[in-house]
Amino acid sequence: MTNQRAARTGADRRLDLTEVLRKASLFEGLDDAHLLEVISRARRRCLEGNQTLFLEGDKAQGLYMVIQGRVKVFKVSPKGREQTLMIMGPGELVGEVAVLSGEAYPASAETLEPSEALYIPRQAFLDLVTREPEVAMRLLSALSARLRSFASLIEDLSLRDVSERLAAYLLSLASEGSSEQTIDLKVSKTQLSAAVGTVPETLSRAFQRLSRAGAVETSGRRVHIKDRVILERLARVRW
Amino acid sequence: MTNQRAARTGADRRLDLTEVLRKASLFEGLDDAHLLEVISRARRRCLEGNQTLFLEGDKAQGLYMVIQGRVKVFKVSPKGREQTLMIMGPGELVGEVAVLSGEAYPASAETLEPSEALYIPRQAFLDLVTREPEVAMRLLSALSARLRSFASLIEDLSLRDVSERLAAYLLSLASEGSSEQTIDLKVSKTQLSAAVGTVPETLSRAFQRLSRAGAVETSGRRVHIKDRVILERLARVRW
DNA sequence: ACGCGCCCTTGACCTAAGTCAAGGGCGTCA
DNA sequence: TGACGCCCTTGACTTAGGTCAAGGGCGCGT
Repeated sequence: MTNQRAARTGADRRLDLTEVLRKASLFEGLDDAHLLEVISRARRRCLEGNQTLFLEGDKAQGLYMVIQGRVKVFKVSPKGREQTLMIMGPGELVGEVAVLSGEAYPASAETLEPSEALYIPRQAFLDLVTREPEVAMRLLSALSARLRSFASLIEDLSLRDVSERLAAYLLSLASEGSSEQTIDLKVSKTQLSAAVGTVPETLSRAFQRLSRAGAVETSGRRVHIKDRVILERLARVRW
Repeated sequence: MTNQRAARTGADRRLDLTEVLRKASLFEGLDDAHLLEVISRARRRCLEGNQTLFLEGDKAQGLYMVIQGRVKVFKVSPKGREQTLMIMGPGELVGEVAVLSGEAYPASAETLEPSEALYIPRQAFLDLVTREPEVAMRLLSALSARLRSFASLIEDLSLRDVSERLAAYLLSLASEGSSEQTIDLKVSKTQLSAAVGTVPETLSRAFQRLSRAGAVETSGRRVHIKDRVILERLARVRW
């Protein structure tokens, strides 16, 4: 696997746009007329892997909705270390915070793999949100969910060690593709290390500890959960 | 200073409620009729210092708007360490994320000093937001601002050391009460340590470093900025 | 005025985790 | 098929910072 640099041909990812948008929770229930207006004012963009959408500090002219692929949003330290804030998939918005508060992007964004996104200019988005209370409400709940996940990342970074964070992260992946014993990380371990707030070396040792404890077995990007109870204990889940 | 436990008499903080609400950015521009309806469905609460508003995991029945005083929102580790997520003052909301997403509170909240708050039941708030697009928009920008500050806390915890965080924190306080050379922490250093994500001992040493570098001088809760340029360098501000 | 308690500070210690360096597996491309 | 490059892992080292323990200042209440 990989495709880190090589863009696939555009052919195999020409999804039906309206279809994707209709399923995006933000637009759920929105009538076709509005949907089409958004589309008409937006622009579809094909992106290769590792392509930058915007950099922290750029003035926000618009935002993106991911159509296909995955986009990470991250901060970089002066020394070059990265902390991933979130990884967004199809139907999710990137950069809307900057658009809503009318300031610069608070973080950088780049694709993790060849992707496709809808670029929505600032004003088109603001018009939509202003005119459609239903969209505004959905946006409110999307932002709430994100605040929730940021809060738990803050908690993790401040109060839990790396193994605990990793265990918790694996459990959250496991509950998405629920009742699966084997989960697919979907990103390189280097990326994963940035997401749990550490470096590859430390992540590697954290995996060792989980393995030795009998909680998981790893092979490449696949992680097999051998004993969920142990894993939960290592994550210090509080019931 | 202090009043950690002792509640002052209610007398000196009977502010005019509508006055405070009208100034709260959330309600700015809202007509009196709506304002009064909110007030009629809400309940004013007097709170002593160190009083719990709600605990992480509690089911969210409503939210609070701070009228007077300060409220901290925080997470606690199993071992008892605390990480403060934010400190809210007059006009700001606490607990609205839980109300909007309809789940439990993602963190705990308690007063830092004797305070007063308006308790707004879940449904009253949802009605208001649904019916008043203007309120919804203001809420969106409030949540955006909060996401921004959470993002920068994540960055701090992951990528910067304690002295850098402290220096940055002091600078942000200094810019609020702008062009002041001397700033008032307004909280105990123990509270401050929880806000910058560390423990009192480490905070104390961080202050030492800033002092020895000639950036600040401290005396109790007052911090005098001796050399802003040095302080900015220690905070690794990127221009 | 005195003493208690809380907060803050300091010192000594220890552990988690970041850094540096090297080696191995594996896929890709020539 | 062979070699280069990237990712991952492992080992040795270093350091930031959390923990434990003790002492001092200061406000508060008696």
